Amino acid sequence: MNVKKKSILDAATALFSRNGYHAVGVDSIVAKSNVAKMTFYKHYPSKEFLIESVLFQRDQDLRDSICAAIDKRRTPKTKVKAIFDWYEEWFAAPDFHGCMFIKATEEFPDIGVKIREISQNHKIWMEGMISDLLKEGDIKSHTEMAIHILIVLDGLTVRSNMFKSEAKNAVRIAWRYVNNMIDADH
Amino acid sequence: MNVKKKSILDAATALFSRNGYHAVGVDSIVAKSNVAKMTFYKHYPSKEFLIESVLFQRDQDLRDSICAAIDKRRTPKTKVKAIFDWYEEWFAAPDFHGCMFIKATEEFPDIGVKIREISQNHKIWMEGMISDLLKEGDIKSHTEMAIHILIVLDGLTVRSNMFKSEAKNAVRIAWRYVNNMIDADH
DNA sequence: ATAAAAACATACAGATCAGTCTGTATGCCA
DNA sequence: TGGCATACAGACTGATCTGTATGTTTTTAT
Repeated sequence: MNVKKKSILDAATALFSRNGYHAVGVDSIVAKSNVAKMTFYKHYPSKEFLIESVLFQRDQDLRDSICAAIDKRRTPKTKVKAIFDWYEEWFAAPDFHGCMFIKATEEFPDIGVKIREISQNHKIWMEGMISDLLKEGDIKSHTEMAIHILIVLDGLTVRSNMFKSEAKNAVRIAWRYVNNMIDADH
Repeated sequence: MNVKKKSILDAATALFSRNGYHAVGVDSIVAKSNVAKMTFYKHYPSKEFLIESVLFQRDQDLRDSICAAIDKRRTPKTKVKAIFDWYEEWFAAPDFHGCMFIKATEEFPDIGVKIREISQNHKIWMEGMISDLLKEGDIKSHTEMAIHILIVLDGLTVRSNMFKSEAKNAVRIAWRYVNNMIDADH
């Protein structure tokens, strides 16, 4: 990708992630990315298109990062545990301000909007990926359990954004119950 | 409360709940509540103060509503189940667009802001209320389990906002696992 | 009935919003 | 060296933002 275009995308990702989508103006993105305004509008014809691009890229990055974390473990259950570890590390990052897809869904209520669709697709991918892991671990109701685990992960994300200092403890508690749940299904 | 003031509060609650806080302007609140702009600023000296008032009132209303639902049941576990039922009914409402406190936390990242504080207090109350119910039901680790249940409830809320048509199914799945978790602790 | 209080409509200030336009400078390639 | 694409800075448009000012009408209480 063009170096200027990438610079805009990175600046927008950081600003949107922290402040939300409506609260961030194009001018501040232009300023942060050290780019002329016309250059911005050449690469991204509208703010909405930029938001879609940011979410699309974020989805790609998260898939890569989570898959890399999973691939380091061998058994299905330790792979699921790796996801919780990944989230714990994410929560501890200084630039953590919640999930960009949840934020997008909260800020754009109109159904059928592409911004929501991209967000939904990310969650659907997460759900399928977890379901596959559970299936590999011989969990009978892997589909439903994957839904529940994703609910727990999103609940953890919201809570860690609200009570940042307690994120580590919350992940520990949640994983203990999820671990018991997995064991009880065998 | 003054009838005009209440009208403003109700209109603001509906608009903020659906569209978020930054996306809603004072003019649209004034229009929806059929009030003059000066009347608005007499009762609420700033938009930020209005948001705080909306969240404070919402907290009060939710506590009353959830407590009323709990009081209809007798045993501790059916009381916890009543909370899940309450959420399921909430998700099915046509004006459901997610949790106003989660939305506020996503849109106002600066720590120490009163808007965040009110949101945190609501979640702390929920946690304590659930913990008390579990303690009454002789759950040993009632404090930690309450945290986990609140995580599940917030995860359900986020998911139901994203996939509205699947809310009922998600609540059913989540309650089944929570029910097992409670039984396993005895 | 009359005076005080509240709410009215509307215009305005100053800032910021998304997006456009102009004209200039820089780098690359032939 | 000449031609061209890209990016530059910054002014500008029209709309919208929060909040204020002004003068009139309606409600309320004595």
